[in-house]
Amino acid sequence: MTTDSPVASRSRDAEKTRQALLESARSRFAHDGYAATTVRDIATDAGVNVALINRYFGSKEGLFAACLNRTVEQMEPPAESQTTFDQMVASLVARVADQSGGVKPLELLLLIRSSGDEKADEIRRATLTRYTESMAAIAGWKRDDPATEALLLRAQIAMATGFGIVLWRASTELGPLASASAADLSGPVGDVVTALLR
Amino acid sequence: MTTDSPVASRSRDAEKTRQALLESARSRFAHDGYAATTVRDIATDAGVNVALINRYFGSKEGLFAACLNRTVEQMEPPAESQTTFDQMVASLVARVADQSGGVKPLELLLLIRSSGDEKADEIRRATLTRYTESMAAIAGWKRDDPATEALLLRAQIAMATGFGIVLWRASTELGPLASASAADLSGPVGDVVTALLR
DNA sequence: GAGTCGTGTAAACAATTGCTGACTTGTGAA
DNA sequence: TTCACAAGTCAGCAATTGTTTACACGACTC
Repeated sequence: MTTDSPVASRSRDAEKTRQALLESARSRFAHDGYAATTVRDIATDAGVNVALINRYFGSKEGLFAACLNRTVEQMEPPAESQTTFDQMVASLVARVADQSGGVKPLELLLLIRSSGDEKADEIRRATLTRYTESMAAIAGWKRDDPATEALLLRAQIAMATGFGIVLWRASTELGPLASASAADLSGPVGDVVTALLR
Repeated sequence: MTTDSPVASRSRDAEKTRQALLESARSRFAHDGYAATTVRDIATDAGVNVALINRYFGSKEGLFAACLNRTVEQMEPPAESQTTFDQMVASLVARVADQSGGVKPLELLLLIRSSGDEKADEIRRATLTRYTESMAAIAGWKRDDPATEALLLRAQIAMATGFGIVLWRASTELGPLASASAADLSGPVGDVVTALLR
């Protein structure tokens, strides 16, 4: 039907179904949590058979790990040396308010809600550490410098604010926060990060 | 054995096992989430038989609702007319940092993480609305007054920060936030709430 | 002490879970 | 066209889930 791509839409395309599964899984895992999500739900969303999850990802945990990896890769923190404070604030707002291009805000929840799998938890911890240390560094934090120690705590609280907002928007429809646009959020969130780190 | 109370510790005390179940359930639900918690886990924690959950609470959902109710009752917001701004900030910090006496911080997560049950979700929404409106009112918010509209959004963000911090502390051991004391938190959180609402 | 009712236990139920094996079907090369 | 292998389907498994039923215990009244 569609003759757009050199490798046009085939009815059987392993890579395409792999991506479809990843997409459905990330959405389900982020929104409902790991335990509440069933592999049959994911397969149905993706429009494919359940057995393919085990074929392509080994297990439900393997699929979750793949989801987490994709999110982690897109969470590259702003480079400490060439990022201004205002850019960092804008970047955080963008991630929370669905204007970041890559990661959807919901996926951030993969980083903060435990799945029970220890290996995945380690990946999450490393990502959170890397990101918050970058934020703190932009604000002046130096590793092992007691004088700037408090900045790391404050960067983590800024991050926690982001998670809290995303969680609020994902699990309640309570306005105005649930329906706030990026423009609505940018002022208040900017105030928070500024109060914490400047 | 113990002869402390007029109604001393009986080996069979319905009210006591009810409370034990409630305690175990609140802890499990808050920490692991609704779906990841099994009734057998709860019963084992409480040291009683699984069947008693259904006898005393009807179902797993009924037990969850009972947990939620106990938390909701203890979430009475600060009275708008006789609470200063600083008292409100201190109250929020206390809830997050386990110095509130009543509700343990973890239990706050019952208010923000959906259980899938629509009736429980409605209770959660009502509680969140009541609490954030009280906070906003202390800061000057008036219902249906467009000039103060933004304060409600900002109160919700302040609340979200609290949830984010609790979630961070519950699902990672990442310091310094995970191991911060109430004294450590009070400064930064105070800054956040002030930046949002003053 | 006998009877009774509230409390607790044990075993099993049906449904759902993640997962597996044997199978069909489509696709592209020979 | 034929054929081989990847891609997808199907039915069923073992384990776990929430729940129920039938039974045993223990304390209290008479």
